[in-house]
Amino acid sequence: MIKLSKLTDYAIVVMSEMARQTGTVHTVTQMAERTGVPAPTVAKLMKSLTPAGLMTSHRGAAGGYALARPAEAITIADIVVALDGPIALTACVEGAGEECGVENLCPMRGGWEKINRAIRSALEQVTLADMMGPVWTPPAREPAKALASGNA
Amino acid sequence: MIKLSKLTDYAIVVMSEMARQTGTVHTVTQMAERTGVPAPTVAKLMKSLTPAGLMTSHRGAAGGYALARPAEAITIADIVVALDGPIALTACVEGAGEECGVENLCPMRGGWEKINRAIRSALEQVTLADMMGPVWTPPAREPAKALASGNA
DNA sequence: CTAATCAGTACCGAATTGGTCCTGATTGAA
DNA sequence: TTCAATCAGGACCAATTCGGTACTGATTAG
Repeated sequence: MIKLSKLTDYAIVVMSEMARQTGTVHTVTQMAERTGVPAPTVAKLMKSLTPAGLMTSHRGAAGGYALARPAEAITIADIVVALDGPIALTACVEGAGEECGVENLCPMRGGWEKINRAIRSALEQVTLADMMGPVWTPPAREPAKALASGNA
Repeated sequence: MIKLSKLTDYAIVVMSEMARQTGTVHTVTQMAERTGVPAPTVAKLMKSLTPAGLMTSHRGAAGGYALARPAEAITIADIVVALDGPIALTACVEGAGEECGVENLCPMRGGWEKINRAIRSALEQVTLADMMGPVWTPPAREPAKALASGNA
């Protein structure tokens, strides 16, 4: 299976949980408790998502994180780019030109571009809001994995 | 970057090279020489692609492998499924139900299904023929990587 | 001034992946 | 019939990547 990294999966879970909760500022500890994702891992995610413009942060005693935009305005593509880098199945992609010195000559470029464009388009059409659903309680064991994949 | 495994990348390279060559039967050694992919690795690929119906094989002194269908009739989706398993970004996918016991309740299912379908569709619309191009000579160093990604 | 929380960086163990090796089976040619 | 060439199956290993953690510094409200 071609797959997203677990960390990206976690980010979507955490961010959709933030979108669902009332209140706007959430600490790493709160997010960890609600989603079952380990706190150090949530902290790590926030350190990538914040500079990418998807989260805003506030230091200090009343500090925490908030979604930078409403859930409807954050696409899965945004999240994937922030954590996994450019959306593509191979290094043959715009913006990754430094890895490909003969892009004009590569016989496969056309095929891969078609695929990469379709994937990007699909990820851009789904937002965090689409990933939210009824309130859901994470299982007690292997929670992060279970939650990320929707497992029982 | 969400990416295909290197082995899947190699398989596409090797198979498109086979499609380009005259003659229909190619040994592992020949394919390794033409593409720069190590022979044991090519052999490994063939052991997955053949049972999947993408290659036919013939043992014995005049043995080797051949594409099971013309290049136009082999999609990138076929190859990815044979090597990487079902096409999906997460375990939330039809056919992987054993990993998800609450698929009817999973709040994210709808979003992921849309994405997974789009990726499958994109991969099904590109064939091995689309990945072939002018005759191209692989570089001498790090050949498999260079070739697979079209790097100089 | 203190406690709570984010920010940056480095490190480590586990898992996965790429790659190899060995042996057995098959087949055509000598 | 024998032999060389090649595929088939399975196991194993090293390297790399990823998930996860830990520590220290900076910031902020009370």
